Order: sequence, then C-alpha cells, then structure tokens
Amino acid sequence: MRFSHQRQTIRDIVYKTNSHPTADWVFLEAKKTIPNISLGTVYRNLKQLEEFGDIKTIYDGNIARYDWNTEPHNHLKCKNCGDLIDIVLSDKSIPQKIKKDFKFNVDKVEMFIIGTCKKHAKT
Amino acid sequence: MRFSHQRQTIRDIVYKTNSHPTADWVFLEAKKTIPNISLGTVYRNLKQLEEFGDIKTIYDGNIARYDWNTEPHNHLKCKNCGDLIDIVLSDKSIPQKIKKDFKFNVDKVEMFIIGTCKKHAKT
DNA sequence: ATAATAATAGGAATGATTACTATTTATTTT
DNA sequence: AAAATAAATAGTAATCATTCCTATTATTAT
Repeated sequence: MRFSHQRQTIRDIVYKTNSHPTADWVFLEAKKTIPNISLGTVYRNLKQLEEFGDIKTIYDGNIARYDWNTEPHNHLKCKNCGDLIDIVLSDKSIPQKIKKDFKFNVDKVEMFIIGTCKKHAKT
Repeated sequence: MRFSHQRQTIRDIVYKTNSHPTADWVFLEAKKTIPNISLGTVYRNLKQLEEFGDIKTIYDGNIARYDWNTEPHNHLKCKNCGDLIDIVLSDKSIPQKIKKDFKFNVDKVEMFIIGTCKKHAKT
C-alpha cells in the first residue's frame, strides 16, 4: 500500500469526525482540499483502509458508513434525528451462550439499537 | 389495503420459507405462479406487508431480506455459507442499562452475530 | 534519473430499489 | 347485476450506492 495524498486525506477525514460518515460525505469533504478527487477513489480507499484495519464499515439500513473506531462497540440510532451514538456494552456472555446453545463460533456481534435519544424524547 | 392475488402470493412465499429471502428471490418464486408479475409489485407489496405488520425487513449488509417472523429475535450469520439462523436472546437488561446510562429509549435491538456455523467450523 | 507498478480521474456499468403512468382489477354504490 | 370508484398492477424509466474499466499520473525501488 503506497502513500498517496488522496488516501491520507480520506483517512484524516474519517478520523476527524464522530458522525459515522457515508462515502458521499467523505467525498464532499475531500473535494474541499482535492477538488478533482473522484468518488471511485473514495470508495476504493475506504475499502482498503478497512482491509488494512484502519477503519471499520458499519451498515445503517442499506447504506455503508465508516468509523475510525475499530474497537468493538455498538451503536444507538435515534429514529428522529438519525444520529448514531457509540456505546460499549462489553457483554462477553453472548458469544459464550451462542457457542454453547448453537455450536456457532462468534467473530463479532453487530448491534444496532433503535430508539429515541434524549434530545428527542417526548416525556 | 385491498385483497390482490399478487399480494397474497407474495405473502405466502415469505411465510413458507425460513431462508430470509431477498426481494429478487421472492420475485423469482412469484413468477412460477404469476409469470408476468413485475418486480415493482414485489417491492411495493413487501413494503406494504411490513407497514401492515405482517412481515419484517432485515438488512444483511446492504441488501434487504424479509422475514415472516415478526417476534423480537436475532440472527446468526455464517460467514462461510451466508445462512441466517434465528435465535432468541431475550435480554431485557440491555434496554434498561441504555435508558439508565444514556437516557435513550430503546424500541428494538437489532443484533447481527457474525461467525461460523457448526457445518463450517474448522475444529 | 529511470524503471516498475500502484493509484488516480473520469466515466461507464451494475445491482438494488423507487417512481411514473396507462391499464386492469377489486370493492362499493346504485 | 351493471356502473362508478379507487386501489393495485405491469412495464419501464429513473435513482442511488457502489464497483469496474482504462488511459494517465504519481510513488517507490533501482
């Protein structure tokens, strides 16, 4: 993996936000410093950064988002504002229970918790 | 919501499988009895059936799958065969903990557990 | 500095899904 | 039962996210 200005820029953009950006948002940001960067370059690099273990892909419904936080963690999604909030549940009992009950070896637990964040609670 | 042959057929197809089918698979199945059914009809009806509470949509990466089982449950996904296995974890402590720690009201917990099923375990 | 090759820009292609519209079909009214 | 109504359909075009292709450019090793 060579060092390219584009890749460095894309990596920096993902690392500077907590907003779990989409490829398109990263593309728009990258254009601010590299006006003629192409969307394909953004996708290619996001994929490569993920393969390299630098970032993580999360699926929000049917759209990919990218996260600099590669540590195991989960997300709360507010159905009103769409914001994703990082949380760490660190429940090691789930993999154990699943291995025991289903003879299924767990690599990772992807949890999306949908509800209403404190900014949008009715009561 | 009127009764249409197409909708009934689509609903029956989803209800007769445990394979968490995609819209395209439902379309191919539906064509066996309604050869000139259109893909748009399949999508429209799957969406309506979901709104009506008859079926549930689950997102597998960036593809939508449909499930007749509308009860709260989770899925194990084998990274080798891609099969989705239904499980019920029924952990009521997660919503409570999240409400307490983050003042976030939980509607549902969508869990995708990725790993290797017993058919594909190495050891 | 040159050669080798990884990475890029730009655009075409793909795959999933939604939107549009004239026509058909199921239900309601007469 | 026939006519009026409104929902649903088939077929197709359009959209959106993502990937693929290729000639050119940029990075790294010699």
